[in-house]
Parts: sequence; C-alpha cells; structure tokens
Amino acid sequence: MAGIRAQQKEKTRRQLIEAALGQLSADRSFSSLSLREVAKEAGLAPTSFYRHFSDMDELGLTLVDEAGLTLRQLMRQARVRIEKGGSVIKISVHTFMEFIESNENIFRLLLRERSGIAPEFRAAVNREIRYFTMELCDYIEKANKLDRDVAYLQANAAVTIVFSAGAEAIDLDKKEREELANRIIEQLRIIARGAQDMQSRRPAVTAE
Amino acid sequence: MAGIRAQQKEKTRRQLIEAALGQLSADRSFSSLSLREVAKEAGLAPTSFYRHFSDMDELGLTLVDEAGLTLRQLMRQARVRIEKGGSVIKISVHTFMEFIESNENIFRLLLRERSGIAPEFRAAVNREIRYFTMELCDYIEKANKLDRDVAYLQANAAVTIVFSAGAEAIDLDKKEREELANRIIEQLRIIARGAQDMQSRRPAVTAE
DNA sequence: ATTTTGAGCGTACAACTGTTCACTATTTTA
DNA sequence: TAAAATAGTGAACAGTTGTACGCTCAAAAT
Repeated sequence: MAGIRAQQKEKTRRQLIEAALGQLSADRSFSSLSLREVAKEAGLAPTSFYRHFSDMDELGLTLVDEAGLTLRQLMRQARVRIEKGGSVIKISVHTFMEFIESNENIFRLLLRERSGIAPEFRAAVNREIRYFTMELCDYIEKANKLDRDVAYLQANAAVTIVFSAGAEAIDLDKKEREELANRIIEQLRIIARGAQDMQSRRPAVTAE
Repeated sequence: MAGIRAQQKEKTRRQLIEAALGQLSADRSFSSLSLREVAKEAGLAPTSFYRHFSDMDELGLTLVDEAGLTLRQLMRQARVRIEKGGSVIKISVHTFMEFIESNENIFRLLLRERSGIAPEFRAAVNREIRYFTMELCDYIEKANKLDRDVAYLQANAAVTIVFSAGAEAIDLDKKEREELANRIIEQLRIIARGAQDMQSRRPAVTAE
C-alpha cells in the first residue's frame, strides 16, 4: 500500500503551490493571479485545480502557512548563530536579510498580504508575525532582564522595523541592501537602549 | 467667459476621483477596481472615462497626490497643536489617529499601495512618506539638538512605526485604537530616549 | 474478478474586462 | 452667424475570468 495515488496527488498539489509562488514577482500580487493562470503554469487544466483547492483563497492561505514555516526556519537559524556568540542585533538582521534574498517570493507574499485585501489573509499573516514577536519578546525579557511589558514594546517595535525594511529590501540591489541593513542595525540599537533606559527609571518592584 | 465647459469637466473629473475613493473599502484594493465600475459609480458611460484619464493608473496616481495633500494638512495641524504646548509625541500620535479616522479610504490607499504592485505607485507613495520623514527629521534635529544622522534614524524609525500602526488602526474599533495609540506613544518615547542616549555617548565634535 | 472511487480533461457558458468607433449635442472660437 | 472643438453616448469587439457538467481511465476496495 504505497498509496501511489495519494502520492501523485500530493505531487501535483505541490506543483500548484510552486506555480503560484513562481508567479509572485515584483509586479504581481497574489490577488492578481487567476486560477486559470496558476493551473496552466502547473501544467493542469483549469478545472483540475478544484481537485486540490476549492478556491484561490484556499491556495493563498496554504502559501501563508508555507511562509510561516520559512519564518520559523529563520528564527531557528538565527538562534543557532547567536549561540555561537557575536552581536545579537547584527546577527539577527543579517540572517533576516539572507532569508529575504533566498526566499524573495514567499516574503513578498507575506509582506504584501499583511496589508492586503482579504481579512483572512491578514489574520493569517498577522498570526505568524505575532508568533515571531512573542519569541523575540521572551528572548529580550530574559537576556536583558526587562519587565515583560517593556520587552514587548521593544520586540514589537523591532519586528515592525525589520519587516518594514524587508519590504523595502526586496527591490534593492546588493549594495543598497547593505546600507539598509546597517541603518536597521543602528535603529534597533537605539530601541534597545531606549528600552533599557525606560526600565532603569522605573520604580523597582519589591516583595512586600 | 465663465468657462462653463471646463467647469463641468472639472466637476465630473472630481466625480471620478470620489467614485474611486469611495470604492476603496476594507476589502477592496485600488488594483481590484475596474474602469467600468468606477465610471458607473460616477454616473458615466465607460467610454467617457477616457476624456479625463488615459488609464486607471493615471487615476491612481492622482489619488496618491490627493493623499499627499492630506498628509501635509496633517503635518500642518500637528504643528499648530504642538505650538500650543503639551507632549509632542502624544499630540502627534493623536493627530495622526484622528486623520486616519476621518480619511479612512485615502489612508488605505496610501498604506496599501506602499507595498503594492505598480512601481510608479510605490515611488509616488514613498515620495510622500519621505517628505513627511524629512520634516520630522528637521524638527527633531533642532528641538532635541541631535546630530543630523541620529535625528534621521529616529525620524525614520518613528515614521515607520506610526504608519505601520496606521495600517493596523484602520480595522480596529475605537477602544482598540486607543490602546494602539498608547502603545505607539510608549514606543516613540523609547526611541526618543534611545536616540538621546546614543547622542550623549558620542565623541563631541569640536572645532579645530 | 468486479465494482467503486477520484484525478484530470474538454466543452461550454455567462459575466466581466479594456478599448475602438461613429455619433450627438452643446459650448467655444472665428 | 457659421465652423470647429469636445464631453458624453451606445453598440460592438475580442479577450479573460470562474465554474458546472459529463467523460475517461487507472488505482483502490470489495
């Protein structure tokens, strides 16, 4: 029972996903893709699309999930590198930029659909980004010994700036990307210092 | 010579602009509008559209210009309020939120097309936002006596965070918006403190 | 060995798209 | 007053879209 049939189905499903992902270029948003186009690119008749997804929306949500996986890969890799020592901020930004470079289209999707039309899409993207933020928040809370709410403010601001930079970076050449990365690093430092400062001016919480 | 003809033409041109703006709701992006729909909404035959714009793109760029004007109004109003005294950050954020509330659709356009498809659109939106950033940079440089590059880092980070919050705010109810505004205010404070801190640790630049 | 299932296909259709063209009616110009 | 310019129209076009339907044929279940 190899499931030769289910296997084949999974394969063409992947073809549809890859086809859609492949069409997402600089001047093509997901919502501008048509079911027929994607099916054609995948080498399928338009009607066969329905054997795998009931909708373009359903395909889209699948892509967002895919992007979520990529995001977690990114986090894992950053964590590994950080453990080996060096500036946390620098490493994080560079890892992020690398990922954008090698996963352009999936990041395009993520960054565009964040402010896109379909509410379900936005929700899905925001879920992924929130997860990302929370991980960072935990890390900051422990590593820098900040109160949770201050850590959250810092994490949220950092993620906003990094993702926003990601959206910019996608359309830049290598040199411009480096400049951008340096700017982001400095901004993250400013935020980190500000958070430390805000924490230190707080009344200490003491046991009664 | 009242120019009764040119007058009427300008009027229906406005109708087209308003029609397009009116269609930009939560679940409708500019690129999803069709020429025919817009013409219909404006009470025109599809073909009459061409008497005013050669393209939907041309209409779109006109809308972005419109949004730019709104943005400058916003800046002007914030400046007036700031002169009357009070927390600069608080006033700025609240003014921004007010504007979003009373110009929902035009902000939707601005925030969406920033990461949209058409390169010309993105360029136009980024031009407006850059202008906004530079104004803020000047202000910070003078008011807080920061070096220009530090002031720029702060201004850029602040604008990124505020606009990103704007995109979020559009879909929130009143109470949630207030919470968001408070979070933004705290984050801007963190950034301001961080910038001050970074400045104060710099080697002073002295005349030779 | 026979029946059932289901992935993929081709045809067809109605809805919509942007754009062309020749036309009307009114204002503007000469 | 006659001629030219032009905002707005309606019909028609070729193209694209999503989707319903019935079919095939190989795999799976009986």
